[in-house]
Amino acid sequence: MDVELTGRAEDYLRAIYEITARKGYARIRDIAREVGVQPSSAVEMMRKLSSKGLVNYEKYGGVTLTEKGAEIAAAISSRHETFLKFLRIIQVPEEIARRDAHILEHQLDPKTILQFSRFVEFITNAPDRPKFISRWMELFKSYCEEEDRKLKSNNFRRR
Amino acid sequence: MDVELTGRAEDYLRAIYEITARKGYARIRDIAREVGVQPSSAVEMMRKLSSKGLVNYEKYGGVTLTEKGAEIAAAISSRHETFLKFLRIIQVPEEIARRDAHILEHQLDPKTILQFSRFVEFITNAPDRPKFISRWMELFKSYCEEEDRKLKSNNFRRR
DNA sequence: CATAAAATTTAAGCATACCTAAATTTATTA
DNA sequence: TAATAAATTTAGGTATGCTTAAATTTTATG
Repeated sequence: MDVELTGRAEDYLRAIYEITARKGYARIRDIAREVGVQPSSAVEMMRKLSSKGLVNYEKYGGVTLTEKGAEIAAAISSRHETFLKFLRIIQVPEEIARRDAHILEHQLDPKTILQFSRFVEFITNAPDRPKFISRWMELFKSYCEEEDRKLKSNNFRRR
Repeated sequence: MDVELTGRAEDYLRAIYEITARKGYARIRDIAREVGVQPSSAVEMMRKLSSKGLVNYEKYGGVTLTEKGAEIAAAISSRHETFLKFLRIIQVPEEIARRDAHILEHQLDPKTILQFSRFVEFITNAPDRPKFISRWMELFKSYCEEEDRKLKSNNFRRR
């Protein structure tokens, strides 16, 4: 019942998932743009995903996810969200966070992913001690700002 | 001056770095075992790394790092340590943490890596407020234990 | 010191995933 | 609707990195 997917296949699945959410179906061109490859590469991958029963693909027709494909893509997408939130919490600049969330979402052990999401959960919904946790965030943030100031003055001195 | 390295090449470099630290040089066999591939694959990679001036490699001879190779490997290794510490902090079981630290250490943006290491630094050396932070760790830990209990009783109910 | 065992290397091949260029199909518009 | 433009697909290649099996070299031992 479980499907083996390479990290790259997951990227394509999530891309299709997101495009589909916006406009109901995905064209080869959209997918290629979203994943950052040439259309011919997207076609190749569609054949693979189709043979695994994850997408509905017919030559020259729009691409949609099968039920199984959508299920998997949703899981990948939620993982992606977790990592994005996490990177924001540790103060990674938005643009970089968006890029790196992609990288984090592959290959990690389910237990590791679980712990990442607990961390996010703990920090954002701080079970009992909301004040305590938000105080923690404040402290961490100013610690980072302090470090950034040090970095900048070092750079200045070096020039 | 900068060298382009695939994630896999980094794995090999760090392996050589660690083996070398233990016994002064690395044999093809050691490297293959550490990286988890067949010896012939290690030979192939040694030729690549050698052509980039990162390792000293002669047929049938032990492998050592060049100065440049050692410099890069040290950076990779320290990144690895950061991620390992981080995974421990978020309560990932040791064995899994060791495996996943490998995965984390590649491809991430330097700024992201910096923020990971600041997080670790902040948690372990808590600049001003040692008590505050260690209290945070305690809270997070018991939050995870609580969640684990919930998981287990759910599993139990399902059987 | 010859030979057997162990280590290493070479050779041939496979899978993934990418690309460019050319061919084909579909869509648009004059 | 015929011609052109745009999108898609196919064909042929490339690079990485892995494998097994056979050949070679080095090391260890009777």
